[in-house]
Amino acid sequence: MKRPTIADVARRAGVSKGAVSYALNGQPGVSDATRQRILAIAQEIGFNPNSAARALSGATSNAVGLALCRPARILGIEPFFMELISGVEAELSARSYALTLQVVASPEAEIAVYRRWWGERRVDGVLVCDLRIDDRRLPVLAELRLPAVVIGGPGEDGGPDYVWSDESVALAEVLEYLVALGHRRIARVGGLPGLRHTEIRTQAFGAVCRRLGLERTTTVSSDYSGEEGARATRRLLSSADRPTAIVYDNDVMAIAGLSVAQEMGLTVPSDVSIVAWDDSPLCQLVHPSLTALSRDIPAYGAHAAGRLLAAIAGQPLGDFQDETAHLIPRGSTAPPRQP
Amino acid sequence: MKRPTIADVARRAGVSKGAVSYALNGQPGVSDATRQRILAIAQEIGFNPNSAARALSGATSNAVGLALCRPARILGIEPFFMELISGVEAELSARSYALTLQVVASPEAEIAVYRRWWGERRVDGVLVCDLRIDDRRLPVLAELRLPAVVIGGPGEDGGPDYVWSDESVALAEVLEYLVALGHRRIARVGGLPGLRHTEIRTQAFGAVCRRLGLERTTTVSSDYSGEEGARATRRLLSSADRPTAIVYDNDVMAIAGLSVAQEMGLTVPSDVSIVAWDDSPLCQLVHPSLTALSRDIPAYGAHAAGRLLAAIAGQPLGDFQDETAHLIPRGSTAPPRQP
DNA sequence: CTGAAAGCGCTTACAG
DNA sequence: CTGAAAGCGCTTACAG
Repeated sequence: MKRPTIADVARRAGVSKGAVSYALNGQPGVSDATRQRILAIAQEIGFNPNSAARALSGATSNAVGLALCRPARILGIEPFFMELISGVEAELSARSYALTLQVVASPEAEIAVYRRWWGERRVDGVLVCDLRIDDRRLPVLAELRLPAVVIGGPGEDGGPDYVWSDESVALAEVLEYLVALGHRRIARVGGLPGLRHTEIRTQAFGAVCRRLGLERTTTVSSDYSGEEGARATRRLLSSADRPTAIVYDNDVMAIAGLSVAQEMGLTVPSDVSIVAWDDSPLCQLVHPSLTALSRDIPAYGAHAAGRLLAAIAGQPLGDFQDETAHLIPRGSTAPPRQP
Repeated sequence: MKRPTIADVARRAGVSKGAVSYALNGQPGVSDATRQRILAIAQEIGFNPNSAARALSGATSNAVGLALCRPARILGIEPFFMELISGVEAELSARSYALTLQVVASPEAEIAVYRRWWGERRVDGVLVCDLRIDDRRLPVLAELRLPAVVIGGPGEDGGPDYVWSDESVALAEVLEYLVALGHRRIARVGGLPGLRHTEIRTQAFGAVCRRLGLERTTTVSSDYSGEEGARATRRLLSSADRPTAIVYDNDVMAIAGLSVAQEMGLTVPSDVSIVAWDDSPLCQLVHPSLTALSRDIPAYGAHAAGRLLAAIAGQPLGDFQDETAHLIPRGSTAPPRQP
């Protein structure tokens, strides 16, 4: 089957290729009647402009890149990324943009991917996840002048646009709720150290605990995996002065923690309360269901994608503070059992 | 920053653009010494061939498409897809291919995406998931002559290549194991009806149960979601003659089922045994950990991607039967409690 | 083994 | 408002 080209449309419409191009792209230069006729013919013969030819003529590639730097086993189990991608996709496909996805093994590999994408003109811009302290990717993107939107922040001035959500406020809501229930010894199982939002949460955790006058405020670091979450939980629950409530940086670790508590003969929530950050359907699959910090992840992705398209069009919209996660109390939190 | 082009490389090497192209693509037509020199210069100035120009010159687009037709909430929670994508990615990036991902709402939308990709020359081939009975996508792909590999099978003659795994044998292993433990009333919570592999499992379930002389063999249909899995489990466990073992078509439903059993005051595994199809890390996060049918999903994806690249190169390798899932017994299965 | 040239299918100034 | 033409950066026959 031969693909129809712009020349086929032009021939059938009795106009030049240039006119077809103008009509298709909504440019001035053709009369309204001609435009309608051309559009109808293009539709009729199923014409889609060759994306390579388009990109080569200096237009955009109509693709956006997303490089993910997490091991497969963590990517698979974290509902966050798939939900984010779904949202990104929804926005992109509404604007006829494609998403080019690449899983990379290290930040260096990710930078190499950006350079290659840029050299190949594969993508018009990129979405950046998992921002680190002093992130080396940002200077490279700036050097290449590759439009970018960072998911997670807040950002500094002069960099790319950020789409972010206030982690500190969300964490404060959790801690105030636990304190209101009567908890005084609260621990946190944090995500991968070195990630920007992990550090923000760690700082906020300390600050809010001090403000609320809490005695014991341990943060144990992990890597977001269930195994690490389980290990951290085991350590916390084995200590002499064990916490009565634990906050986890993601839902996978919270579920692992719940399982460890049960395995150690503790009852959730009366012996230990559990709160999960990120509320995927997983939280409602377990028994008891998990109290969680919830927010609309697909929408978060869609906002980031929308901002990126604006940046690509040369009209960066500036940073965007997305909805703050809100606490959804479920069966895994309750007042601590009186000693 | 100006992107280096093939002309820049040619100038610095003192050869024609054609020679550079031959050198870069491993074609004959340049001496070995010249080739080495050209390669070194390309490397040095960070040259990456413009993918649009390449695609336009009749070469390939060096991209492969994957359209996913599942709601966001199911995509997010099913570790299967992310693991599959990781494997696909690993194979593609080793061969410098990009993955273009699109989430679609319906099979019709998916067909439209294929037509558009083909018209735009966006991708050189596609990976097809979730095959249905009388799948309408296949004739369209054949009509467009768009190379394709179907993930899941087995396939019929004359179609695209399939990469598949023997579901019947895996299911037989599960049922024989449960029967050996002493179970006689075994139920199954199946996946989305209409999907090819769901139907294969349903037929196999009936056949194996007959062969083993089992009395009660109920299959309840669902949609792979935790909610549906929970609902189906509640119905099964409320029946007068409730099953002593339940096999679930994915791990998410199995976890939901475990939670329902606990909520109904039943003990797993002594009151009811649970087996999950697909063994993601989730299965080991819950308590008791789930007995599961395990196989290497990233490898499955990698095999499919490798076959697709072969098909794109015009050398389809034929159907490929991947590893059969094997049973990993864990804490969720045991002999039924004596009545 | 190498160079000059056509051509892929668009977009976009430039004339009319 | 429309047409003819150059040009994007490659690949690939075709001469030498």
